[in-house]
Amino acid sequence: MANQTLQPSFLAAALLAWYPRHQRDLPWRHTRDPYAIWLSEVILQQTRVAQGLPYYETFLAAYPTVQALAAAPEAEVLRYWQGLGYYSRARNMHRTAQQVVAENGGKFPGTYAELLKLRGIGPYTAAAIASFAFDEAVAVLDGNVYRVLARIFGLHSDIAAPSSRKEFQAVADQHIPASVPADFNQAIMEFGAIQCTPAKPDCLFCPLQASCWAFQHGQVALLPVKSKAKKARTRYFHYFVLRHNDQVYLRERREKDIWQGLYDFALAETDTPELPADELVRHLDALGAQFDTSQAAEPSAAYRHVLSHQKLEARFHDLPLTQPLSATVLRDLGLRAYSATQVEALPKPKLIANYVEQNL
DNA sequence: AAGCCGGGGAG
DNA sequence: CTCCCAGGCTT
Repeated sequence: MANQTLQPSFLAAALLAWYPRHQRDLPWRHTRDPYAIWLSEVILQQTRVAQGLPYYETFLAAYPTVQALAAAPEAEVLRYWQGLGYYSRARNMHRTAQQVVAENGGKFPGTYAELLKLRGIGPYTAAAIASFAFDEAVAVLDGNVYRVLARIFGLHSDIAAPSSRKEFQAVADQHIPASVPADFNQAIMEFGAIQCTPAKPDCLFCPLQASCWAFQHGQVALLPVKSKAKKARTRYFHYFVLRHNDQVYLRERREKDIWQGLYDFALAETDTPELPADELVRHLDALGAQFDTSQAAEPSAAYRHVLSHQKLEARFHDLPLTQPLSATVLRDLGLRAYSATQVEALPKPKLIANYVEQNL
């Protein structure tokens, strides 16, 4: 089934010839600083270049060195990450920066094996840093590489199955030239991103057309094989935007759930779209507070927010208080009062940031 | 091995 | 709508 005729040097030669003529000019391609490369690779995990680029610039300006990142408060790091998603990436980077500074004087590990031990650095990121910063000949394996290899060599293993990694890694490692591992890794990913795209790949002008198993067998659209993800469940959020004078109450999300370390409002969750009236009353009674009924409004229209694995439908109850909440209620609900300026500085999920921007 | 973790863009 | 994205951690 697999293409046995293609010599290792052929793939590398074709990609290395293609790369200089098609590569995009991206800032992390002008540095050998492992810290900057690390940042770019973590940002670009599951994130498109166009979306991640401004974050890279801003983050690097705020924290130019691993020491600067290590010294920053976590909430501030998360605020810079706000809107990028997968916030554990930022928390892990922050912790790893502190570890590298504390244990190694801020000097980054220089090998794939050592990099792999760090929190938040898996096989892909370790290979990327090791090859781009240290010229180690270890092949990167990301979504682009899976797709290119599956098509060129006719590999039909399910790329969503963890067991397929060995097979693809072996093929990639077989073709990466020891002389220019960084260029090969950059080239094959860029080739996947620009030429050998998921939909409508540019096979007509592809330098590997004659050697491509999928093209020769008319199966480009069928490869790579990838099993489908489970359908996302729907959750219904009912937010209580508790306000007193110019302050509003928020809390840090500490539970084992989405958005760890980010801030939102007091929250009730249901399995149905509407919050039953008696439940609303019960929640409000628990606050032991007086509300300004002259300003009390109906809950907002639904804000829909889609994550990769959950669909959220949120409604916001704007609740002006006549008195501050009691210390007991604040402690029980984990709430704190913030000014508008302070709210802006808190790291918030995109859903909350959108609401705040439009309503506060 | 399966589930969990964001958000945006393309078609 | 569906699918994809320069993945990694936890269970």
